[in-house]
Amino acid sequence: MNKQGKQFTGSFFECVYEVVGYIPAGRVTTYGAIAAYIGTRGSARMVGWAMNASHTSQTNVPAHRVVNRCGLLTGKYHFGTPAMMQKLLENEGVEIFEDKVVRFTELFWDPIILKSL
DNA sequence: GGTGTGACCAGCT
DNA sequence: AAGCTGGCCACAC
Repeated sequence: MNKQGKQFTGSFFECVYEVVGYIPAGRVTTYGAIAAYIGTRGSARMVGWAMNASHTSQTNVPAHRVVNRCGLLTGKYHFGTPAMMQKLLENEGVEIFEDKVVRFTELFWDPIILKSL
């Protein structure tokens, strides 16, 4: 849900893109968190798929801030170069070790807080 | 218009 | 305890 209570049913991807866009620099989130925020907890796979679509989509989405539940950069191979995702995160101050987000629990940013606003 | 797929998650064996 | 399978729903062919 966004301002004006726009329905996401029209474009599920667009919803994901916007949520991902709200992720502060230096923070990361998970597919499940985004899916849960949207309301489709069990559809976490589609969130990742939306990321894949975002790659080809004209919309610029910081997909590098989205990692899996374990904090692993699962989709790094979809950035063209595996090091790209890590590089982007490190550029934002997110330390990566062994393709994993260091202090993931601390850097984890849950979009659910948007509902609290 | 049906089937397949997809960067996941959680539950069951 | 760890591995695997199922499920979930939207988009492309």
